[in-house]
Amino acid sequence: MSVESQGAPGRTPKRSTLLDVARRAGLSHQTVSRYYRDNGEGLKAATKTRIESAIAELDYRPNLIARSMRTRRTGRLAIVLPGGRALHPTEFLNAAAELAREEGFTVEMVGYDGDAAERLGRVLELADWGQVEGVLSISPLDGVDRRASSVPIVVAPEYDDDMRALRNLADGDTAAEIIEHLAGLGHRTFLHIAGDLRWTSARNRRRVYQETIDRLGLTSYGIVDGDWSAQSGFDAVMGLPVGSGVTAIFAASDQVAVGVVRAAWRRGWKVPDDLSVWGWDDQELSRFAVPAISTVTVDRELEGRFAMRRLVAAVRGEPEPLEEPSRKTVNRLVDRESAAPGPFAGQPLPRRRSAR
Amino acid sequence: MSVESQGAPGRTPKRSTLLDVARRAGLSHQTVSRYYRDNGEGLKAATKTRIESAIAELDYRPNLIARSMRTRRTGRLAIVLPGGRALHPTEFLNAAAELAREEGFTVEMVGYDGDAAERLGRVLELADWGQVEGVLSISPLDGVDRRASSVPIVVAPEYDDDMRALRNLADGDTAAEIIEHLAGLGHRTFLHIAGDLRWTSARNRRRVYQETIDRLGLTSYGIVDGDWSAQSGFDAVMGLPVGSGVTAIFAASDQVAVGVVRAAWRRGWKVPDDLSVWGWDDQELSRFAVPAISTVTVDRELEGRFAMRRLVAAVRGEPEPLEEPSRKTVNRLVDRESAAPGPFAGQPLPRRRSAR
DNA sequence: GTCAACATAGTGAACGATCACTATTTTGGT
DNA sequence: ACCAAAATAGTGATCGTTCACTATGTTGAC
Repeated sequence: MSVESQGAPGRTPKRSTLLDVARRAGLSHQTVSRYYRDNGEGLKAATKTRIESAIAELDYRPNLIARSMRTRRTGRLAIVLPGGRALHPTEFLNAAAELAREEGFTVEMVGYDGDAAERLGRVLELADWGQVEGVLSISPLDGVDRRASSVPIVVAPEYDDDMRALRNLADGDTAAEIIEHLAGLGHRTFLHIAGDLRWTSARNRRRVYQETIDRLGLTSYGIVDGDWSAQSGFDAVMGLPVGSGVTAIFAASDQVAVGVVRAAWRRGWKVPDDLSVWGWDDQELSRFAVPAISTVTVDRELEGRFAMRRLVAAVRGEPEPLEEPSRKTVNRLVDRESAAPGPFAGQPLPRRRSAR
Repeated sequence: MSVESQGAPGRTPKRSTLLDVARRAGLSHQTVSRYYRDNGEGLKAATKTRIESAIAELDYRPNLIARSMRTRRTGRLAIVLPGGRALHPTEFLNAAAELAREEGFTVEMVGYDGDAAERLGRVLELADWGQVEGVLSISPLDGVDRRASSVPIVVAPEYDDDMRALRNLADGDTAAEIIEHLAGLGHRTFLHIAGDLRWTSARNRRRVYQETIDRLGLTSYGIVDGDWSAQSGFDAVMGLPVGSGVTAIFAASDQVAVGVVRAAWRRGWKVPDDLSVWGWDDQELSRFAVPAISTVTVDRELEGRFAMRRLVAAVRGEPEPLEEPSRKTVNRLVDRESAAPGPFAGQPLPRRRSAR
């Protein structure tokens, strides 16, 4: 680690101000202000040039704090980091921060500590103090009345339950595809190990899992509620009674899937020969695991950009942006080594349940 | 995802100001200002009470922007996110942000895009505009003259080469311990797969690897420069000629180690029977890999707090803080399943080279 | 040449806090 | 009671912008 402490004691570079620029250019401060506001529009070319050279000579940079004070806009958004066992989405963060910057905002980081309530308190405080114009939360803000906030709050990359029709189905489609694919491979009895159910995505995958099982007339041995961790996958499989009949497991994440694979190995079950496992996230590690985990690719950069885009739109009072590329192109099944034909390979699916 | 756009059009809650509070309490604005400055010290108890109830009645919160403008202090620090293949240290970020908050700072997030130069430009810009009082970079800022910055810049969790005597040795100690341990197990011919050498830690582990090999009179088949990725570990091992004699590999990270294990499997070598592998980071996934990766535990929260503590100290002009707990307690070898006795098990080490 | 309409530039007052002073009240020793 | 010193409180200026006006200069149609 290294420190470069500049700013020798007493160093006071005396930054020049708008007024200095105006004086130097022989104009009024307001004219210079206009130069920044309209980017030079509405100024005579000569005036503009004078201003520009004055700026250059004085190495002037506007004082953004003063501007904020007058305009009552801070241009700052807050982003609430996830805690706990969730993914560590640096790509997501980078992409979100980058979009914010492109749109002229800066991003403030709010750390996680304590439970959701405490964390949210911190966020609302920030908002109430007028420090930020909007909040993007990467962890669920469960049980929170976001309406109490004075600024827009976006929770990402998850979707609200009530927005299901809009976007959730896409995510759901992928979950359904996994089950369909495994069923097509000849599996009939499944287990789902869910993620932390405070996350909408965990609830969603869980729900679609059950729906798909029902729709195709398959058997679910059960659903184990986990927390996205490898440990939770490991525990779930270690707790499986012999003779459960489960031949395929849909894990909520790659992390969980790796735990599953290890537990299977401990119990003497071969993956994928005795047990097929499907994950979600396409982490690099799971690609190099033995066996490599079959999973779902996810474009975290896209998600990050999109989440931030929505926040920016909300802050500006613009209508909600449409999803960028279709979700379909983002979530893609990738079949590697942890899934193989099951005991009913080649046989047709059981008759689908008729809708009543 | 969900949006709650509050702030119905035209809503102007009219936040109350310090002056409002003063009027309501029947005092001067300066007295109220003092209340905040000294936290009530130096005020008569009655005065303090009057102020407090006025604040409560008006739901007053100081305008931090106005305060910043007057004091010329922003209370903001920037943190530059890592890009590329480095670890995704959410714990690090959270801990750093939390410490900053405890110390009264807010943290601004600067996304990564483009190369180091571009990224650094962005940081210096922030600093020059007087927006932030210090910068913490999680990725290396190679080739950068930090002295050109007008604010302190800390690069973490790495150490500068010239600070080696202070802290690097601890990290180095751990790397040496790994080699010593493997040698004690009966290994004599090693391979090191380094991390991205722009990171000081990668350079450091690489150097200590070589030094330890020399010191103990062992044989290094070579060093492969990687980029922290599993792919780099995989490629290194796939490229190893038969009969290289390598029986133990020191991988710069768990990520790399997993790639190594997979490549070994592909080549028909058993880990740890034919090849011992040691990683670094103690990621959850590598604990559940088969075989579980022997590795080094790292306390990322501690690192995050410490890095931020150093920045805060630098910003305040205080002396450099001492390392919190000793590094020794932080980096600890944890032996799992990927290392086993080698071909010379039980035999004494070759005679150490004498120093000339 | 006149005058309205438009294009440019200028003036002074905010924004909401803190700073550097000055003014007033309390305190306590005699 | 008195008065200096200490403890409290108040006054006015100021930080660097932008806002809402007002003022001046430039056109072009008649």
